[in-house]
Amino acid sequence: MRLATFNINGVNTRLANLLEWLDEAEPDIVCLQELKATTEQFPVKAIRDAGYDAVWQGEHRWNGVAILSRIGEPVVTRRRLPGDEADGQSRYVEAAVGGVLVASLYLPNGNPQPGPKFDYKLAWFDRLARHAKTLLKTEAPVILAGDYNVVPTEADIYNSRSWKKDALLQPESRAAYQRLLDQGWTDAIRERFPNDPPPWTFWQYFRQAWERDAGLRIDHLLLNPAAAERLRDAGVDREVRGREKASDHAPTWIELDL
DNA sequence: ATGTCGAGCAAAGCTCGA
Repeated sequence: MRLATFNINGVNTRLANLLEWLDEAEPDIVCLQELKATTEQFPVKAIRDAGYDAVWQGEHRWNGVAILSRIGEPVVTRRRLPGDEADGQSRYVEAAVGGVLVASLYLPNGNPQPGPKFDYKLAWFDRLARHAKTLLKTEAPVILAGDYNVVPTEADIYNSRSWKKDALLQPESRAAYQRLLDQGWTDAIRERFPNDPPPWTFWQYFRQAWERDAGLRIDHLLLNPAAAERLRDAGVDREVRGREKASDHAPTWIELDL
């Protein structure tokens, strides 16, 4: 089974890019983030025509997450992250499909920091950790996939000099991510590239970041032990980032032997 | 400190978020 996460940065704006990649990569399950579409605006017909069932949680203007599957309809288990009833942002959807439990998550960016947005990021991280703990020991494979908006270590960025004040690199953000790993989750890309520099997953639009390969690794797939023992391969479809009207992220994927 | 991109609002450029 191949499962990918892809911050599409506008599912309607980049629908052609998404369909092209689905056609050539043929992932079985896809977690999308930053739909930037309401629930009604989600292009369900085009995605069905491409051979995928989908569940999604939209929002006006920002955020929005989805799970696509070509191996059976995803059965939604959650449409929001527990822990804050007042949080109306669409950043989490979770479903059972093809014998695995998968979450598509879009962790808050947190800039500018310090400030209320950074506080929200850290609070969201806490909620995620609490929920993740309840999922870790699930007998079936569990995959928490998405845009975590965290550069885990100095090895996960081309050069951190101009990013020192960014929320993605703050010690608090990194510690929160590490706490998740310490529960027993496996970072699939890091597992696949233990010694070499890992592939980047995001290149900002500014300052010719793509042309300079000035990338960051912020899209992650975390595996519970049942999923980790079935991990066969992992990677990034980086060429997708170089295309016309591309998202600023590239699809990041794993292959599981189920 | 800067930079790019796209959408909403409302009628063109500003604002926001990333």
